[in-house]
Amino acid sequence: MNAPSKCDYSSLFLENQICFPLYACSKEIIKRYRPFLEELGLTYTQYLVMLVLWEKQSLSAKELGQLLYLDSGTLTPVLKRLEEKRLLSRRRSDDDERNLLVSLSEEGEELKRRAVKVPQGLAACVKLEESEARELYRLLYKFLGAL
Amino acid sequence: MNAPSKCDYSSLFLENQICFPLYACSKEIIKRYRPFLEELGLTYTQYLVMLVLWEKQSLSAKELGQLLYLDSGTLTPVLKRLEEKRLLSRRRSDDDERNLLVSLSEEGEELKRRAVKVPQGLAACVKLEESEARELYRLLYKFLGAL
DNA sequence: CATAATTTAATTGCGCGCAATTAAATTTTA
DNA sequence: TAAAATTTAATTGCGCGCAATTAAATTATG
Repeated sequence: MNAPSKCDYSSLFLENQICFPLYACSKEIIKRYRPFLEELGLTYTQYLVMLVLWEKQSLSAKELGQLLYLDSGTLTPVLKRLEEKRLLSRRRSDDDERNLLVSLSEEGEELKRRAVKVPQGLAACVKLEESEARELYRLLYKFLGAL
Repeated sequence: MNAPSKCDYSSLFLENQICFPLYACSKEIIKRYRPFLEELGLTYTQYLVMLVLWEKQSLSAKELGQLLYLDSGTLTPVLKRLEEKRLLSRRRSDDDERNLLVSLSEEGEELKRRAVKVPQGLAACVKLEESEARELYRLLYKFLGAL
């Protein structure tokens, strides 16, 4: 008869934590973006902000934060840096002075043309079948919705 | 006849970047860990280091970095903080003074018992079917290997 | 064997990422 | 409408995360 071990610690194996491959994948793929983003003079987070602005031209800091899962503690300095680079403008809303309105600038719009090379370059790095990439994508968004 | 638009920017939609749900999921799940890890007095990264030590008891900083995808710039201060908390010890290898040997301490081993509550608590947060979680897990590790 | 190349951690500098707090504007409530 | 509650950004403080550099130990090479 086998005496049962005092306690089962298998749940503590690194390999059994779903969080870890998420964390590692996220960091590794961001690392792959870096060389392409450097050509644009952007960090990854700055790039995310620009992606939103290229789609929407203008929105409030609050909306931007909700879309990107970022709070003002992160966004405020990021937006200031992008404003220094002349890629966007920040001004208070007329209707409600609490709201900060973030708007794409001319130079920001121009950067969009150069930015199309970023997803192109990444596609070449990522060796995952189209069907699998799609499934991964679906599961990640489902997971995100479930959190 | 439709004149083609000057340029196709659809690859720049936030929703078309596989990186974004990875980045967002990773951050959101780490946020779910926080309350459980606070009870142990650990950050998420410190928890990852402890997970490895609970499995291996002792290994070099280099091996630890390879397992967790972290470089010395990140690890050195993390290991120093964990040593301050008495959860591990750091000493140079006798064979090769370049190597830093990181070893689980008594107190570190004791923390393991309390830590089993972390994955338990998380499991309750994560509403994803077992089969889907497994598939997500598989794809993430495949992705990680392909990078 | 001496020197060059490599390996390994530590250090430095900068940009997040986020909890907690603060401050200002607006909305709700009494 | 005056005071309380809420909403929104900004600020503060700390811990990563990583590129680049430095320093020390070891290994390879001439």
